[in-house]
Amino acid sequence: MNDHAPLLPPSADAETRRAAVYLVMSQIPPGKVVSYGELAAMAGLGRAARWVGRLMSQLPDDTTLPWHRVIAAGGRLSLPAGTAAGHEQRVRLRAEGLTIVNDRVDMRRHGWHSTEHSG
DNA sequence: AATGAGGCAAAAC
DNA sequence: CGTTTTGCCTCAT
Repeated sequence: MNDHAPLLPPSADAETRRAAVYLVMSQIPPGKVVSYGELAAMAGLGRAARWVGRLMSQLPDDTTLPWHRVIAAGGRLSLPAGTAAGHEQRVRLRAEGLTIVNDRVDMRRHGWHSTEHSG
């Protein structure tokens, strides 16, 4: 149907958009994950999926945002386990009860937009 | 059906 | 304008 139009106008200050991303990110419930594209669209950034990823990279180490709940589309973990962030992401996600298999998680089960119609 | 790998395009700083 | 991005999608096995 209609695409998720940008909630924020392009005139919004960069800081405002950033806040939108942080806000949506903080809204991600535990045990669930969202893709960069979804997060970007939710924040009103449109298709700035990649930009969202970079934004996380800029996040401070003491950030309280659940950046580890943000993964690639389809529930794929883009962060390699060889990296500190990648390793921590897996550790945190597993701590939430997620089942990571082959760097992938069941988006239909842990995805924020879970199609969990059976419970 | 699921997994692995590569190529392509958009948005923002 | 040039650089950068933790991507998304499609194809092949």
